[in-house]
Amino acid sequence: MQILTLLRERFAVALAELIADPQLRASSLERIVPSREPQMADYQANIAMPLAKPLGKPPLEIAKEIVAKLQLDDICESVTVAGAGYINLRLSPAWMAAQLQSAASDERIGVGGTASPKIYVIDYSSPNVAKPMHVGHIRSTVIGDAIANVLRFLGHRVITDNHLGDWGTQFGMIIYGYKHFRDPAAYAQRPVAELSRLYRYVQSIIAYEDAVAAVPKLEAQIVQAAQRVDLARKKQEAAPEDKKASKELQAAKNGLRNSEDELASNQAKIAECKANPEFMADATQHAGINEAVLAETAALHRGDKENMKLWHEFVPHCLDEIHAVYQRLGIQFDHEYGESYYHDLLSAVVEELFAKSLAVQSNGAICVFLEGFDAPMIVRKQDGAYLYATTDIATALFREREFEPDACLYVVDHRQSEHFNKLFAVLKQIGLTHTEFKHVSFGTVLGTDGKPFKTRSGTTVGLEPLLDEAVERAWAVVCDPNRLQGAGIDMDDAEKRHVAETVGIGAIKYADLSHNRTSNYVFDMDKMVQLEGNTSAYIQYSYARTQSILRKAAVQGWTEDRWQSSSLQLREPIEIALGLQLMRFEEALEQSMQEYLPNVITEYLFETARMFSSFFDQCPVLKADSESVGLSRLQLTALVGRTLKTGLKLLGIGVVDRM
RNA sequence: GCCCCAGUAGCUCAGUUGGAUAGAGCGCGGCUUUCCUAAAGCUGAGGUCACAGGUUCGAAUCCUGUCUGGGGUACCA
Repeated sequence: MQILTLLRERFAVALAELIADPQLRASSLERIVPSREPQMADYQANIAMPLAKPLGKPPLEIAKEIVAKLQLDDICESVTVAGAGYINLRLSPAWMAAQLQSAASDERIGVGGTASPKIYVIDYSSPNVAKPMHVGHIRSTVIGDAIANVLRFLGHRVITDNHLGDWGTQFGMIIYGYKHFRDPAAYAQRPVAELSRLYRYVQSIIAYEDAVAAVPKLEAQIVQAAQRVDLARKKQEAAPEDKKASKELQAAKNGLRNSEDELASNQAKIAECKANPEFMADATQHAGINEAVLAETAALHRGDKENMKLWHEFVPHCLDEIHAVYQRLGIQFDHEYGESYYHDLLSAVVEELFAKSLAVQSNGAICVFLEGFDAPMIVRKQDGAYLYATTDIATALFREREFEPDACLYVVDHRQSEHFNKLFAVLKQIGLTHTEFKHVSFGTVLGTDGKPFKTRSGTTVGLEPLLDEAVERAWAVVCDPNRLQGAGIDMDDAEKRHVAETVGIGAIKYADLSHNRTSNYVFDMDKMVQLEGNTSAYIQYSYARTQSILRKAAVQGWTEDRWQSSSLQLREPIEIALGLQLMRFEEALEQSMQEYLPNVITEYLFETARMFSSFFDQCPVLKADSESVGLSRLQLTALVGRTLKTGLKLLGIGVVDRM
């Protein structure tokens, strides 16, 4: 149900006689919006005020003229002019009831879908397969999945592709680790655990070497910074009133402190390593490990027999592990062309860029220089190796041939926005101008300390233990025996497990989706498994209550066929408000996809659940004053349930019939 | 240095692309269970929308400048 579309059609007829300029008419129609002031209106048209100048009349007069020409008798209960010239529309409850009734008998609860279906390719999740998945992967995965679901539901063709990092430097680390540090028994028993141990171990040696190498540089930096502070202080003392001098002094002090902090943390890291003689023995023996790792990676990319064999051995293990996580999250992809899939295409891509004179040689690397960017996009390194950027170009070209998309969405961390800006500029130059490329960026996942989660800092939370913890906490709250008894619910263990899993996983997904994706997001386990407030549990709980009413209704003889064939009526204010909210489901979905913001949907669902709770309190269903009122409310209840369930499902979150 | 993003209630965040008196959740105070799940509902306190100018019928939203924080910035992904 697209109320806005309908209203705009009616307004278009009225405005046609008043406004000659078609552009002005179009912009006026866009000023018809859902009202922010529910006491005043359901929808409002803020048309008259900006027309005052072009039409040379006072806004109130214009508003009245528009209202006089409007034909809205069937839809609206009242159309009034207020304030500076707002046209306020109040929908007619009878009309709303009729619309809801037809939504109730519709499989898609009245969501008609888009008039202009498009083909979307959505690139999301995209973890590095050899590293254990961690909390940082959840945003891309969950947001991308939600966007894919919603676009599909709205009638678009959606192709999802998990662009796995299965070809990068991390494989050099694992191969090197496997050759020198492996524990055959552990590998035989749990290959992925052993591989990730090797990955972390090699990385820790690299980190140690980096720290050692950084010390002299930092010491030099500190000397310089101290000089800068002295200089700035003298300047500031000479001119205490000079704001710039004070600022410079402050900046110099900060610089010095940063360098000192960094040196201290490096030294702490080194000391920690030195306290471990076994580690030091390996570190000494494998000095220069970074170069050795790069050599292993390069050998793999050259097709070295041994390394290829290992790669083919490792990858399936890694994929099994990742797929287990996806299965638990309920997420599937149409395709999983990893980076390795494009490897053989890369040299041709670079040659083509070169042939078209788009790419040039610079400092031994092959680069595409772009207007508006300081640094070029490097597509081949000095040493001849290809990069992320090269693969991305090859991937875009492949998708273009394979799927002919109207739009490609990349659901990736905002820190890569410059990379994507460059990529899209290159793609445009290559000639992919008819496809819309969009970086659906999202804020960094931060720890409670406000710093980004890092794969290199051994403290990273693995994704699986995280899910386990959420489920465990959900169990403790939802399956508390006292609570269940109070609610009159008798559950066996299997059902409890299912409920805890649904609520726990839902909590993690919802916490992520309910934030505006563009802002940074503090991952706080304590908060997200709070099962009250704006959380998935609150909505799931509301759904369970709708189902509970429907179950009890059937027991007292109000079966589905009876309330389905009864007439739906909106009488009480809360019923009308709830009815309007239900009619706006499609509006919320459409709006959410305007800028691909899933939090628009979480807000809608939360608001719907809240309204249902009010309705639940104020309007008895099973004990309504009359049977016709009861049956009508039962229809409304069922529609609430279906809307909540559908909405959550689009977000990748499940429901249970009782909890 | 340059570029990008953010700054809204004690805390965590929304704010429908410029609309009317800026909203939720948590926390804090009060009220409501003979009634369909009280994980609920109702209600109160709490704000210089970082700061200063500007644009216009109208600004948290757009422009300019300043402050604060985060990110990026030639061979990582």
